[in-house]
Amino acid sequence: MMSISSRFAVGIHILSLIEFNKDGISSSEYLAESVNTNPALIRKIIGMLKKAGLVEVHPGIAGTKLARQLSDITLLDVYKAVNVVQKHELFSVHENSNIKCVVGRNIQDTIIPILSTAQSALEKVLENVTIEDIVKDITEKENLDKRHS
Amino acid sequence: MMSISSRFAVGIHILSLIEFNKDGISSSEYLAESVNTNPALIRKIIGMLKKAGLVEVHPGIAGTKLARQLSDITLLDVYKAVNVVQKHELFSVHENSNIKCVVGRNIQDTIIPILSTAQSALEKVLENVTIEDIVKDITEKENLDKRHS
DNA sequence: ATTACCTGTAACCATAATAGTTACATTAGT
DNA sequence: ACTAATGTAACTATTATGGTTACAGGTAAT
Repeated sequence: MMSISSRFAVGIHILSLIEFNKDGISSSEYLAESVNTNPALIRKIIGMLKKAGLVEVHPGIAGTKLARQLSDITLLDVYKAVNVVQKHELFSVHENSNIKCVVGRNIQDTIIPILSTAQSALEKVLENVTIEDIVKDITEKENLDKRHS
Repeated sequence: MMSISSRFAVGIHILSLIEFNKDGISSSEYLAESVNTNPALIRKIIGMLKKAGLVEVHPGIAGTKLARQLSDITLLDVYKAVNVVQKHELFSVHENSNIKCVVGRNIQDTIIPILSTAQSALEKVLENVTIEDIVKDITEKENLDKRHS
């Protein structure tokens, strides 16, 4: 029973936290404390986000900053950045099935487009949510909690 | 870079082949030859399909038969049957993030519903395709190929 | 320039899932 | 009884994940 790597969720966490901490310095240690993991692991993920052009970070200089507007970073951007799923290959399909059999020689061509459509449907949902939405939602939840305490 | 187990694709292959071979006996060895793998692996997957009520198969008796109408087996049924993804857990989310941090104490509640929506979008696509559709598509592709040869 | 600090990575580890395989107990039909 | 098929347990190799240590290399402050 597989699942998509938590690198994706952690990536969203990191980007959101950088925004909340925009007046401070978001070092890998600072971020790691919030995610509750190792700074080295955070740096690995930040490296991926950097490669995708989502953040700015420089060796020797403490802190990571967002490279784009909050509203211009979608969850799909993050999802692609952290390499959790390969394009059109969320579903793996057995290869080398027997071409002497009607099903064997046609099954791949038949199901791959369907599986691809399913994957696209998932990705479209992620494309319609930005880090700005996440930040706003966290803020709302936070205000709600305060009112109740 | 993970991907959903090919058990799903193989499950679809098996069910389709049982239909194409409905006048014959679909033993695990016969099915394995088309999938190009081991009969024991096929029996494992058939065991899952059986548990989900999609096929009928009995120890000691050769062959597996469909337990439902072709049009009454969706790809979502197969997907659920072969246990490739856990309900609401296609995406894994890091737990134990730091509750002393605004983001840490809200991130899960914020992103889990979104990820769940994305997963549902994927599953809805699978729900709208039946084994009958697959069988028809294979038949069409097959006829097309014959015309061209 | 030395120090202190941070990023970037290589290397390594434990764990878990996948796909495959062997072997065998169990069951049914002849 | 014999044959043949299913149902499973057990084991393997491979791979991804998440975590960790260690350290090279860059930057800034003193």
